[in-house]
Amino acid sequence: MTKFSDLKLDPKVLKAIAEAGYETPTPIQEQAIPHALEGRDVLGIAQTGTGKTASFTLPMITRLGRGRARARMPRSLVLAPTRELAAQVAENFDIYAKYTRLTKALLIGGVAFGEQDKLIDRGVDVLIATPGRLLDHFERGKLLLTGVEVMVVDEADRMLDMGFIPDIERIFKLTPFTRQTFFYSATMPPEIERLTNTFLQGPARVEVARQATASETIEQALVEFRPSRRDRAASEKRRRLRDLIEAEGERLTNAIIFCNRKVDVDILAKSLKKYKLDAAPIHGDLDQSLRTRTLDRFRNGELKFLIASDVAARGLDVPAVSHVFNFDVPIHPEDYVHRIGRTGRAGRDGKAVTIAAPADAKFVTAIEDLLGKPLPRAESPAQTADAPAEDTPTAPAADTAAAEPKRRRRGKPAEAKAQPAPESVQPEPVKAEAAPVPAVAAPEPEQTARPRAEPKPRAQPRRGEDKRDDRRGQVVGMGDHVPDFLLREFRAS
DNA sequence: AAAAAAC
Repeated sequence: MTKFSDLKLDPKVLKAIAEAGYETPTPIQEQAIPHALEGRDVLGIAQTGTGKTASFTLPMITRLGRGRARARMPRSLVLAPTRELAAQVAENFDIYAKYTRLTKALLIGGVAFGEQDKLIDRGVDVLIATPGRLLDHFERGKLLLTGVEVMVVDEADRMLDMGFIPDIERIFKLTPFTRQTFFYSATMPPEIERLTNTFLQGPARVEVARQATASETIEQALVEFRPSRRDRAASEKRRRLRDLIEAEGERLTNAIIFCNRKVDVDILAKSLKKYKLDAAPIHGDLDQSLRTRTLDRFRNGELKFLIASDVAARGLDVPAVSHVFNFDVPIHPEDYVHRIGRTGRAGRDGKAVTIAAPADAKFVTAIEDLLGKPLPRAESPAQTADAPAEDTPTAPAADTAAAEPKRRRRGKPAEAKAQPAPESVQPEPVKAEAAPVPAVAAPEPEQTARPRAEPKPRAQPRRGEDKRDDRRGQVVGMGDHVPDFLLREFRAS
């Protein structure tokens, strides 16, 4: 079995790897690093959690080891789709570049320019950025990309989803064609294929075996939710969630609760707080410093419930999450896999509970098609219908507000505080903990022709055409293990 | 049925 020490990495990098406690590279690291060290372009088809980040960070540091940065001319560039992912790459870089003298700057939005400018002026070896902020710096004339020797595009298909491809293309054109390029995508839709054909030169194609199902260590359950009345749906659903949380008891140490919409993230977070649950929201409309602080608190165990949009669905390294709840069924089945992949990591047990209303049926079907097996239905605790006592007609306006957030002005999620107090009064006898009913259908053979969920001819290739689980069963090398440095606070520096 | 990202 290959060890890191067998790879021709810089001894300083090897030392940092050893110190971090790693010995064995993951498959993508093992395959990509030798090509990378030979100077070849690398096209990596891999998901987060496969050890992807180190597969480019380690050779990049090795390659940059000699030589030094000049003012405003970074020697390498890493592009990531979200601020949090960029920050994570920066953390990775710090740990593996520990014994080198390489410098870096994290260029993400939502943060003041001053500090970023200072670093660029001084000269950095590695720039880690989200596309928008990088171009912003460039347009302000603060940055020259003609010195870029290594460029990395991470999560390209997600960039596509987010409309970043024109930016990426532009950035490519600003860098010298002699650069070495590392390009990662979980899937290869045509637009991404075109990009790689244009900007990569004879790349080594490195593909990590895709995983069909969600990690075996994740217990999944589907809770069917049927509101007693349409105008009560929202508050009843929140109540159902609280019941489910309660039913988990001690087993639940912390959880990420996903909603499909930002407004609903805010509303749910407020509601849970009102019920004395330790909850805080995270989504893209919140101030970046708050996002960072909230995530840090959650990672440090100071926050029990993270209420999140899909900004937190992918790539985020959060150690030891015992539970994931889908307050809303994700519209795209691959998001389901990403969301529940936040739990059951590094071989730990995890549970993922999804609340599905009747109208969610088609999304549930799509998820089951993608997984290739049905989601176990959970026996729900305290039936909402049995408890007509809640929502007294005294507070009709309040609940309607919460139920129809879309009609409201956004940004001011104040509706939530209008949430009915009555709910809190009666702690329903929550009995019968969720007992997952075994799936009816026989488990399908994993790798046989999988019925693809998506209606094939899509106007635009979007999302993962073949998004699979990003958590594999067994973990090798830097796979899923979350090193300590990820627990530290990060900031743009 | 959404989210994300630049000011």
